[in-house]
Formats: sequence, C-alpha cells, structure tokens
Amino acid sequence: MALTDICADCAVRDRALCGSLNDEELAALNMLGRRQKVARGETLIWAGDESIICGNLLSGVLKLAASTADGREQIVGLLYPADFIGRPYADVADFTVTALTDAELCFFPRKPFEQALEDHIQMERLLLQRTFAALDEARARMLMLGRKSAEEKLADFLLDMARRMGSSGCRATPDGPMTFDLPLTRGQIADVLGLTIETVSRQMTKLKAAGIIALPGGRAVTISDRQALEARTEAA
Amino acid sequence: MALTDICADCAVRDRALCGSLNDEELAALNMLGRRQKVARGETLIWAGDESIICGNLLSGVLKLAASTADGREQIVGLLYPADFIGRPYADVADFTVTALTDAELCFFPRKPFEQALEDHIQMERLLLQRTFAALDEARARMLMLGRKSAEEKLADFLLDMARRMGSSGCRATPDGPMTFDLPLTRGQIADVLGLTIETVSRQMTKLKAAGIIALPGGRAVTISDRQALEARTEAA
DNA sequence: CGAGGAATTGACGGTCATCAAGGTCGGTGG
DNA sequence: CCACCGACCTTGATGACCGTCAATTCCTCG
Repeated sequence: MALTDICADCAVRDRALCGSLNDEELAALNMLGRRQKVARGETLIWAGDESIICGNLLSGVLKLAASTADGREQIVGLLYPADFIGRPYADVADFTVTALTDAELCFFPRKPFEQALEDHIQMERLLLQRTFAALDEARARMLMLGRKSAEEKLADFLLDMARRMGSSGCRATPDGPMTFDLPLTRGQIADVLGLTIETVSRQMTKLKAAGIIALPGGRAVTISDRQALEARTEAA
Repeated sequence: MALTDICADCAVRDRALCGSLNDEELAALNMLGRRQKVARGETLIWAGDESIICGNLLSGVLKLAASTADGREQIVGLLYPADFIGRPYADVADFTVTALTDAELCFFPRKPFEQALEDHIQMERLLLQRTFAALDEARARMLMLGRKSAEEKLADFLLDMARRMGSSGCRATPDGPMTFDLPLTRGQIADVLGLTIETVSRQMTKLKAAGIIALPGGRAVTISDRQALEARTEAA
C-alpha cells in the first residue's frame, strides 16, 4: 500500500526508532506521520512554543540551541539522520531546532506519538536508551564547555565531526589523512564550543600552521595528523 | 513482612521511581535491593568502572562528575532525595558519583533492575520522563557553562539552590529574605559552574557588598534581595 | 563582474585563572 | 583550657586567554 511504501524507501528504516516495529505496526504509525523537507536555515521548533511534534530525521543535520534573553546562543546538540526529534511528555519546547543543511524528516503530532510509544514497548525502550545516550553526550560536553581550552575544544570537535562525517571521505589506512565537509559555519562551530567566531578561526589557522589539519577551501577540512589532533584534546 | 517494612518507612516512597509500583510489586523489587549509608566524601561509582548498580537516593546530596586526564573536574549533575542513580543499559559508568553530604540510598544490581523495568512498564515510563527532564537540565546548564559570565553563573546557582533547599528556611513572604545551607564547598561550586574557587569567592563577596546576599557564616547563605539576584542572571 | 556573507587577521582590553599569602573555623590532643 | 592543625575561605597581584572591535580578504552566487 502507499502508506507503507513511504517507509519502504526510508533511508533510516532500520536505524531510527521505527526499527523496533514490524511492518504491520509501521503501517499504523504511518497513518499519523508526514514527511517534510526543510531548507537550510529553517527553524522547525522554537524554544518556548508548545511542544507539538516529534519525529525522525531522515537526512541532513539539525541543531538544537538554547539562548539567553540578550541573544547569546549555545548549541546544545546536533541531530543526524536516524536521530529522534522532539520532546515527548512536555507541553513546551525548551530548545530551538533549526536545519543546518537542507534536511528531510518524518514527523508525528506529539500526543498520538506518545500513545504509539505506550502501545509499542519496544519503541519506548529504544527511546529510553537513546535518551540516556543523549544525556551522556550532553554531560560529556559539559566537561568540555566548563573545563577545556579553546584549542582542546576545537580538537574535540574536529575529531567528533570526523567520526560522524567519516563516510564521505574515509581513507584506506585508519590513521591516514581524511577529508570531509563541515556542515557548520565558523559561527555555528563557535556556538557549539562556547567560543567566538574569531577564536575558532584563529585556532583553525594555528592547527593548520602546525601541519595537523589542512583547509582545502569552502567548508572542507582534512585531518592530516590524527595522532597530533588527539594529543591536543587534553594538552597543557 | 520485613521486606515491605523497609519501604513502608521510606522517605521517598511516593516520589521515587518506586512510586509507580503497588505494594505487591514493591515487595518483589525489594528482594533485590539493599539500603546503604554513605559518608560525606565517599565515592559510590567511579567513571570507567563497570556499571553494576542502580538505585534511588533517600537522603543527602550526591554529585555526578566528569574529569579530564590531568585532573580538571566538572560536576555535571547534582542528585537530591528521590532522584534516580545509575545508568541502565550501559556496561561502563561514564561519570563518578560521590556523596557531598552523608547520604542514604537504596540500590539494586543493574541487570535485575533492568529486568524489573521491563516487567513494570509504568516504572520504565517514569524513568523515561525523568531522563528527559535530566537531559533538559543538562542542556540548560550547557548554555550557562558556554555563554554566561561568572556573575551570571553564580546568580543562577544561588537561585537554583534556594529553590531546592527552600524547605529548610522558607520565609513568609515569597520575596522576603531566605536563608539556607549550601551542601557544597566553594571548590565544588566552582566545579559546578566551570570556574575556580577564587572566582566563586570573589563573586560571593561582590554580591554581599551589593547587599544582595549575606553570608552569616559556615555554609549558610541568605538571599536578601531576590529581585536583584534574578536581574544578575542575565546582566550585561 | 560586482555584491554580500563568511572567514581571516590584527590590535587592544577585560575577565578570569594562576600564584601566593593570610585568615577563619572546627576538631583534637596535650 | 588552649595551642595546634588541617580544611576551607578570602583577598591581593599578575598575566594569559579569549572576547571585542575593526579592517581586509576570500567565496559563492546572482
């Protein structure tokens, strides 16, 4: 049927929460959901608004951000394909969700989705495990924000991105140079790391001058000396 | 029976995860659990160790901390009575859990506890909701760590503590002065806020000089002008 | 080719970390 | 009782790191 077809060609069918459902259950869930494309820069959810939707990210990268009344922003999480979006069991969204690249997602109204969670224990359990993982990640990032220097933060960040973007430019040898495109501008990197755009830029050129990375142009980065980069994750 | 008696006198019986269980279910869970007292300063779980236990905090305050290889520490969470301790579904603990005050807790071996979660959907759902709340809190703290000044951080912290310790010293008028004891040393406050002990101390005296707080001695703090303190939560 | 956003680079200053020196308080033992 | 001790806190002096302001330069796209 058309309704399951939409899932049959889903790029994250087996990695997203829905991976815990069989085809029949999936068809039912599909009655509730919609696919949607969003353009780079578009905001899906505003902090403070009613928490209306939940969903899965199919492609692209989203940012989760918090900000102060006077406009300072902190990116508190990045979402990649197969990640879950939204906040069940809360009436108000606490964070703003914005597309960093063009993206596609599959979403559901929150209330019916909560019901679906209750009806499908496996899916709820998977969500619990993912929420724990997100919590661990957030806490690890708290250590970075509170206690690391600009250089350490950037080294952390680049290695993290290399891990996640790896598919696009992986080389034969695990320690050989690898190149990938950052989905973030310098300003957004600054918002992830709790720095300013200028500091990010300066640390980038410093790493380039040290021969640890290269900046071929555009958003591309190549990590030439992973060992050295890892060393700067915790240097004095 | 003796086994349910242990819960009958539980200070957090209706606020902890177990609140979702009826007496019969509780009796079964109790077969697995043990109460334990820990002294101030004692560490229950070490980051990197096998994740063996889960449990509930009955009394006292615990810290959840991460640290770098060279000894810098960041407190990534504080646990209060009725809070859940531990990390189900992970083989290794990522964070160190230490008692900030003498404390009492009720814990279970992790594996059987995971089984109990599966057997009691209500409890699992409650845990999911609490994990979401913890995630929201962690993310809010990321904004603080990454983007706020020392003064703003301390104002945030004091208001947060006032909210949590409120029971001990609440005054008649909501905006009137209130006094309470901090369960943290200056050094630990610094580890929560991503500052140094000296900076915390200096900001404290600055707030005192401004007549916003008073420091009657020991760990006590009194908030004399809550309005002003709230204003410094986001000042220029 | 020109326009506009993004990135780089430089100069300068503020905030906060670091190093150092007392000071306070509670507990312990002579 | 009081001196001593250790842990915690306060305060001061100094400077590094990183934020701010400002001027180019680089890229992309119309």
